[in-house]
Amino acid sequence: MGRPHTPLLDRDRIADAALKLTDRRGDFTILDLSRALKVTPAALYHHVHGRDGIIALMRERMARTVDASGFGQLPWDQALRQWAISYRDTFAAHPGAIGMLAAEPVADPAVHALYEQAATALEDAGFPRHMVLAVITAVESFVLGSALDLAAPPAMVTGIDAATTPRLAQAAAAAPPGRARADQAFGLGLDALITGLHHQLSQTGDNP
Amino acid sequence: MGRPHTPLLDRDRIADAALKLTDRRGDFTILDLSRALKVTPAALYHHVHGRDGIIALMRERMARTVDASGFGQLPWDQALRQWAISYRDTFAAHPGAIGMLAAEPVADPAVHALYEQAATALEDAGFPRHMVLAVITAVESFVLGSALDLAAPPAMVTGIDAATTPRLAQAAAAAPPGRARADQAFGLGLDALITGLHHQLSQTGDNP
DNA sequence: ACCTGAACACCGTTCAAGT
DNA sequence: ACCTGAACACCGTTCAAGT
Repeated sequence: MGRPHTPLLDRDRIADAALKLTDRRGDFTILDLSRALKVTPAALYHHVHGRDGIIALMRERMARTVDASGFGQLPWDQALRQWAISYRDTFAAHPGAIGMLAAEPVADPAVHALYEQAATALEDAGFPRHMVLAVITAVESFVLGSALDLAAPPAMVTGIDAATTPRLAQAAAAAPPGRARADQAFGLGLDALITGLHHQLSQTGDNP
Repeated sequence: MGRPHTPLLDRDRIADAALKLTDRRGDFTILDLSRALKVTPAALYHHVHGRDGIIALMRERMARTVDASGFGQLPWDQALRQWAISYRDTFAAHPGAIGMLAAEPVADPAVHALYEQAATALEDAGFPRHMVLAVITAVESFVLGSALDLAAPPAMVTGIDAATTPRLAQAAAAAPPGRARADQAFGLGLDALITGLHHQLSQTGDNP
């Protein structure tokens, strides 16, 4: 009882346990979390700003695993591609958590630093200044949407009735199975998006 | 007390009120909803499968406002574009509800019918059968991600420190303000995506 | 069939007390 | 500073009773 000689909790342990719980059930409860950490629910509130604070912590933790090292080192399109793939991979590693984490953006200094690098790379590549944010946003939107698709495939691919929707049924039969379906859609979309961005860049006319 | 002569509730009224509440607060409570409908919380359960059932109802209702009439009438790229824009507009009309609704797909016969038309149009346009689902999914993912961007703009655009991230600050200053920022990103991304899909179609070599 | 009133299990959060 | 035990307000859901 009372304060322990060595602290039982810290923010990292809390975020870890919450992520693990959410991976399994798609959600987490303060009570379950406290049980997993062998602690009273009230103990958590000495380290974290409530349940929302824990979710924010999970987001920050995941954001830090995204590889954005390509910006400034690789050509803009390769860097953008690498970032998008790593971004989605991060979500793919925690499918159960996607629904809870994807809906809101991360607020983290490290994320701002990443955007700085990305903005610099895109402007240096010749994208006009007023388009830079839009390019980054478009790619990020596609990544987030693809993460949702990974977590909860659309009605399109489940419960198809071959009698009423034969062409859809054929298309579904021809598509790769399981996880490969989402991977194919992401790869195809990312290719298209970057090809299209290339095209737009070549039309602005002020690239070096 | 007891059963009223004329029913006080129906599924449409419930979905409407829930959508209105969620628009305002980003969420809704069974108690608040029952108050808005001037009914006891328990009354709702005679019409709807709990809170999740109400959310599903909201999704179906919104899905029905999406205009997919272009498939089979317009060229595939124009139809796809019209669908994507209408899809996003539907979310844009209920910004507060996006976070709650976008995370999971709609399960509705009408949605299957739409996919049937889209799959038919894309295959007829020359897309190989195994790619059809991926094309639709890629566009849908982009729309869903763009809806999230509409509801909760990324850290990129809020709380930028010009001292530590000057290029990002410049890019943000050059971007359109408010809602126009999200619109620009969506438009740019949709253009790029469709340009890229055109490119991929021309490379498959079996288009008519 | 459709509503009310009362009850239930569960949830996140607060706070005094203890070391 | 960091944890426990107890308490609190709130939530979704169930169900017998009433017409």
